Order: sequence, then structure tokens, then C-alpha cells
Amino acid sequence: MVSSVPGFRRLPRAVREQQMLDAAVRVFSRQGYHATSVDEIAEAAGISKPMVYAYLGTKEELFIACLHREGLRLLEALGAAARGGPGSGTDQRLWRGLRAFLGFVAAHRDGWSVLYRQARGQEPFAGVLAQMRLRLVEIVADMLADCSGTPGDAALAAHALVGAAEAVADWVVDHPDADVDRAAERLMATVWLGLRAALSSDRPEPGPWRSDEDPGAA
Amino acid sequence: MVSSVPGFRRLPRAVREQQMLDAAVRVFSRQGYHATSVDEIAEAAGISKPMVYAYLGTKEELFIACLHREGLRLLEALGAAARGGPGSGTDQRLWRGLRAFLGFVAAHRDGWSVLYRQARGQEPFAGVLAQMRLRLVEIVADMLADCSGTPGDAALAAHALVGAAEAVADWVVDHPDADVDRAAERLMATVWLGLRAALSSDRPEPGPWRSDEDPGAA
Amino acid sequence: MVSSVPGFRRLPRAVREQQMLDAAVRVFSRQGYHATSVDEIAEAAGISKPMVYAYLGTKEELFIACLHREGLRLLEALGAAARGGPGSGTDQRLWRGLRAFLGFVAAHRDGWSVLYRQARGQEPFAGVLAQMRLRLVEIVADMLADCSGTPGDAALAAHALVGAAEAVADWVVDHPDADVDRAAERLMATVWLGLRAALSSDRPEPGPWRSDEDPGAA
Amino acid sequence: MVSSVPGFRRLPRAVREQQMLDAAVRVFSRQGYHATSVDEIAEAAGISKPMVYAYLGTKEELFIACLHREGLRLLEALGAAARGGPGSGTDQRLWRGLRAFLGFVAAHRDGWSVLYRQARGQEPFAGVLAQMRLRLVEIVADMLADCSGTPGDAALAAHALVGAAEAVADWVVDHPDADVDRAAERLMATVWLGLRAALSSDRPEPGPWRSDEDPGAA
DNA sequence: GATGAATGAGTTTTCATTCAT
DNA sequence: TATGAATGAAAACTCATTCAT
Repeated sequence: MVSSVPGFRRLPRAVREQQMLDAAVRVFSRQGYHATSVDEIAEAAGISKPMVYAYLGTKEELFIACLHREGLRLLEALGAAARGGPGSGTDQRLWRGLRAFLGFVAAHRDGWSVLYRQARGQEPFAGVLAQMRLRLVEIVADMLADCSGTPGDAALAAHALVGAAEAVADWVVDHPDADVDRAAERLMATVWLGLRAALSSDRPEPGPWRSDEDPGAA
Repeated sequence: MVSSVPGFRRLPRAVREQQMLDAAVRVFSRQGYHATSVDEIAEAAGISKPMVYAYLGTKEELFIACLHREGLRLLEALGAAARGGPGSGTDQRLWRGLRAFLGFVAAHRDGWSVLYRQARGQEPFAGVLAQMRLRLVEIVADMLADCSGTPGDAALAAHALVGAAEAVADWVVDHPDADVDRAAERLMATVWLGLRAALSSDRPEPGPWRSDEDPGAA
Repeated sequence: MVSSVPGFRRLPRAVREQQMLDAAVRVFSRQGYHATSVDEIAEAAGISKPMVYAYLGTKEELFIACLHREGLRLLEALGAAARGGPGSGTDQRLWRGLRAFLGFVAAHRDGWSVLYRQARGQEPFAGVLAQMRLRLVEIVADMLADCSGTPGDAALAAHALVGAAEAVADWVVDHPDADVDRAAERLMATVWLGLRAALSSDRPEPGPWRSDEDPGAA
Repeated sequence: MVSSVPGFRRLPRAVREQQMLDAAVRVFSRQGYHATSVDEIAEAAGISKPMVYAYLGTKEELFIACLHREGLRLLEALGAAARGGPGSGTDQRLWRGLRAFLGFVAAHRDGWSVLYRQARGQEPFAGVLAQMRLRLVEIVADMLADCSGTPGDAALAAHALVGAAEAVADWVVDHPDADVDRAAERLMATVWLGLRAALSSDRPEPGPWRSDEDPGAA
């Protein structure tokens, strides 16, 4: 078939691997890990099944490779945005990070699906993902730590912040026509005031919402 | 054997169904949907496989039944807490809802795992879950709507808020010894100030974090 | 449910058995032996599964019971028609038998399906059916034997005749609007002349169709 | 082991498919469709079960493949015999066709069983078989049509004729020692006179067997 | 007599994975 | 390098059949 085209097949290994990963991310994101057979990935990559095994190992390893590639890309985009750029106040770095995060997700829907929708629930991928997510949280926590407050509080706030960002990202993925920047700004607005206040004072006065009773957990 | 004990084996259908759902939620939450065989669930429930099929249908239907049961429990706990209780300000209702939510998750770790870690990524469960999650978001959005602001903003804020709460819930599930109430309070503190400000003014001044350049998405 | 209607349930055994057989023949004929579950038969008969087992034994025995009942009905109809009636020439008895046969099949489509379409291929039913079919062939062979000719020839002719009749019966079952009597007459016309000629002379002259070569079997 | 013999294992697909079909026809014919497991066929073919699925699809598709192969063989043998050969009178072609038919059945007992004993009663095979049987009937009807008579009568006569031939074929399969040619001749003798008479005259006089009464169908 | 509850045993089907060429 | 051929292992699902009430 295509093999008659000279110089088309017989690509160097590194290129082939990227092709495979591209195909794998695409197929995994659309069908899910378990609903995807190695045959399908091989077909999507335009090669034969044994090649997949030769290059990227078992299906599980292949998926983890996808996870790593996509995760690193995300972390890099985020790190770069948070580091560089005009202004270095906590708010400004946070804001750039948030925009970068949502922008990346909007531009890499497949990768996002693989990372967050597929990997989250299934071991051993959940573990791998958790690692990377922790790096994310750390980056955010570091930003917030600059702003003072106890480290523990910063960590929890970072968790909450990342969770909120992920929820908005999920929403963005499901609404391709939405205005990502506006969503980012809304989120920032929602969160920043409280964050600053909560983190700046060591021991904030109890919120007015507390009415001192104990509802008891269900 | 034990079969002479009346009412031990040969239980009525309703009872058996609950036993099965209990077992299923337990096993699914620990092993994940795909890594769990119907045999295992049957064994965990102390009955034979055909009973599972007879009473609750296919593995997929069984999982959806779990989803529904756990989801309804969560929504009920949440609704009850948000409705009743001292004080009816937006902040107070939000606070009670949040505590109820985290409290419920802490008390039903298995259900939470099934609902959020398993179902989220895999169709057709993701669809079912999305429905229920939407109800959750609506409840929260309604609370915020009281607080004025445009409906669209309230919706997005509700998304972010639910996302943050879920992230904290996830964290709580993974840290069984954590102080749930304290986590709830931190989250509330982080979020409330910004929420109130963001929602009360129709068109808030642009955040100070904006420095008008365009970073460009990834 | 209906059990509150006095005198409705609790039928004598013989009646119940007929009801079950009716239901069984109906369902078997529509769905086939293997595609039919005992549950379905029980439901069609309006009773519970254990009753089926209590009254008519295993599924296999149940099917054989159907086979017997329908087969005997057919043989009786046929025998009666062949015996009684105006005229006792071989042709007249054959004609009456044929009409009775086709008439019976047209009036008992379900039974015919069970007998011939289901049972024919599957042991151990094929054996049971073969027995009954043999009785049929014998009846026909006896008619023909009257007409002289060697017994062996009569037997083979009877086989062929029964086969032809069955094919027409099959055709009749699949064409509910067809004129059964006309079909019977056509068949009789097709067959009778040759039969009489073939059977009356002990050693008929070789047919004109023979051109003495040997094609050899495929 | 034997694996050093080249070309022994690892056969090309086409060869394997024929092996499978051979095995399948053999086993299906002896045990029946439902009593046969795919495992058994794989074993009989000397390969593993997944190969069967990979090459020939589901059990149902496999059976249909058998049906097609055997049916086409039969039709070809029949067509060839009917076409070529000395003499082209209706009787001579009929005679050659009949001999070819019975000869084929005697030489391919397994195929015959699969085709006619198994497929006849069970959907969806019955449908497939009906198609092929129709082709058979058409071939015969065409022969008879040459001989004049109305088309409708020829069709019915063809049905009857095919039915008679099938019955004799069935009898031949069950009597391996029988003289096939003699059976063919008997059948031809039985049928030809009547056929010629019935078809040549447009409206034959009513048979002498009719005595105008109505027996009434059971 | 009648039935809901229960299961042992079996079947089809799929898939990740590996040889041999 | 690259692939068609091949399979071990396991899972979902069904059903005839039997208890215990």
C-alpha cells in the first residue's frame, strides 16, 4: 500500500514513538482505556501490533507513557507561565498560571481527557496521576506561600484552588465554544479576595457564617 | 448445616438487593469497575452470581444502581443540611451545605470513590454522574443566586465552588485522620469573601492582577 | 392476583397438562427449542416454573411430550381419512389421506413447526420423530402395496410421496393464503400417473430419459 | 518438536479457513448446532478457539459460512449436471439433475446434514437455507417450464419434486449401503409420467380419485 | 398444590501478548 | 525492521434445575 512510497516508512524510532503516542492519546481519550484495544491503537498509528509492544511495551506501560507526556507538557506550560511574564505579585503569577492552565486544556482536550477522566479512577494510573497532580499543587502552594500564612493552610488552599481550576477546565472541555479567558477571570475574581484575606492573617476571625452548633455529619 | 436457621438463607428480595449493592459499592470502590468481576461481587455479597443478574441486571446496570443509590444519599444529605438549620443567609446555608458534604464523604468513603473516581471517566457512567452533579451545581447556584449577581456568573462560580469542594473531599478521603470541620472552614474562608464581592457587584472592576498583555495559550 | 377468583386456579392435573402443552407447542414453534427457556413456557402457560417440572418433567421430556401429542393427532387425522370415506381404490384413499394431511397441517401450523422444523435436526428428538414418520410412511406404503408392485418399491415410493407431501405442507405453512385443496390436487395429479404405472408392472421398461452412460457422482 | 518442520504450523489464512470449515461441517453435522461448542470445532480443526473467531467470526457466522460453502457446492454440482450431458429433453435433464443431486448427497453426507437437518428449523439459518433452496426450486422449475404448462403449476410441481428428492436423499443418507442410482431411477419413474401429463395439458381433467365430497380438515 | 429464592455448570466472546518468518 | 499467525486466560452472561416455604 503506502509502503511503495519511498522514504515514507522506516522512520526513526523516536518519530515512530511520537506517532504512536499521538494515536494512543487520541484513541484513549475518545474510547477510554478499557474500551480501547491495542489493535485499535496500532491501526490508528498505522503500524502493526507487535511494533507497539516493541516500542512502548504493554498496554499499561503505553498508557503511562501517554500520561507522562501529557502531564509533563501541562506542567511545563504552567511552570513557564507562572515564572515568566510581567509582574511578579502572587496575584499576577496566579493569574498567568490559571490562564495558561485553562488555555492548555482548551488546546489539548484529548490529553486532558486521558489525564483526568481516564487515569483518575483506575489504578495504577491514579497513582501516577496523583504524583503529577501533587507537583501541580506544590507549584500553586509555593505561589501562595509567598503571600505568607501557615504552610498547612496554603497547602489546603492550593488543593481547593486546583480543584476549582480543574472543575472549570472540565467545564471548558465540555463547552468548546466558551470564552476561556472570561472563565479564568471569573474564577480568579471568585477566589482571590478570600485567598488573600485568608492567607495574610495568621489566625483570621471566625467567619460570620458560623453559628455555633454542631450539625453532625450524616 | 446452618440452613435449619430460619430466615438466614432465603432472604426476601429487597434485603438481598441491598446486600448486593452494599457489596458492590465496597468492591467497586476498592478495585475499580473494570478490575472487578461480577463473581467477586457475588462472593462479597455472600450469594451466587446468577442472583446478581436476576435482581440487578448486567454489570453495567449494577454499577448504575450503585451510582444512583449513593448519589441520592449524597444529594439528600446535602439538601437537608442546606435547607434546615439556624440562620438562612447565603453564607450560612453554604457553610452548612459544605459541612454536610464533606461530612458525608468522610462517612461514606466507598460511595464517594464509586461516584467520583470510577464513574467520572467511563461512559456511560460519566453521563449518569453528570446528571447528578448538575443537580448539585444547581443547588449551589440557587444559594448563590439569592446573593444577587447575574445567573451566568453564579453558575460558573457554582461550578468552581463544587470543584473546590470535590478536591477537598478527595483530599479528605485520602487523609482519613484529617479534621474535616477545619478543612471545611478553611475552604469557606478562602472562597466566601471573593464570592460575595464577585456576585454582589454587577460588573466588578477588573482585578489588579491583569496586566494587559496576551500570553497566548500553550 | 387471579388466585382470588374462586374456581379458577386449582385445575385438575389433566387440564393443566394440556394447558402447558398448548403453551409449549406455541412457544416452541415460534422460537425454536433452544431459544425457548422454561421460564417462557411457564409464563405462557400462566403458572410457575416448578409446576412445569412437576407435571411434565425436564425441558427435553416436555418437548417430547409435545412431539407425541402433535404426532399422534396427525397420525389419527390421517388414518381416519384414509380409512373412511367414499371409494376404496388406492387412488381415492391416497387422495383422502393427502387432503387430510395438508388440511391438518394448515390447521395446526404450530404443531407442524414443532414436529418437522424443530425436531428434525436435533437429537434425541429426531429419533422420536423418525419413529412417527416411519408409521406415516408405512401407512402410505400399505396403500400403495394394495396396488401391487414389489414391497421395496412401494416403500421407496412411499418415502418419496411423503417427502413431496411434506414439501408441499411446508409451502402451505409459509403461504397461509394458499388454496390447500388445489395444492393437494396438483400434487396428486403430478404423482398418481407415475405411481400407478411404476407400481403396477413388476419390471417397468427403462425410462426414455436414460441415455446409457455413467456420469459418475460428484 | 514438530515446529521445526516448515510450513506445518503457521499456515496461511486461506488454508486454515478451509480446515476450520471442514471441521465445523463435520462436527456440526454429527452433534447439531447447539450441542456443538466452538471449543470442539477448534479442537477438531487442530487450532485454538480465538483463531476461529478471528477468521470466521461468531459461531453463528461460522455456521452460515458452512451453509454457504456446502450449498454452493451442491448447487454447482446440480447445475453442471443439468446443463451438460447427452440429450437435452426435459426428462433427460431432470434425470441427470436427480442423479447428480443424490450422488452429491451420498458423497457429502456431512454437508447434507448441516444443510438440511440442522439449518432447516433454526432461525436465522432457515432463512439462509430457504434462499438457496429457492434457487434449487427455480432450477427445477425452469426445467419443467420448458415442458409447458402454466408457471404456477410448474412451481408447485417443482416444490413437490424437490421435496420428494430430499426425502429420498434423507433416506439415502440413513442407508449408506443403498443403491443410489436405483433409488434415483425409482423416483424418476414414479414422478415423470404424472409430471409430463400434468404439465403438458393446460387444464387436465379432474382426477378419477375425486369423489365430490368434503372431508373437512381435522 | 404452588412458588420465590437460589445455584452449578457451561458457553460465547474478547484481548493482551508472543512467536516464527 | 516488521508482521501475520497463534493462543492462554479470563469475563460476562444464561439457563435448566432444585430447595424451602
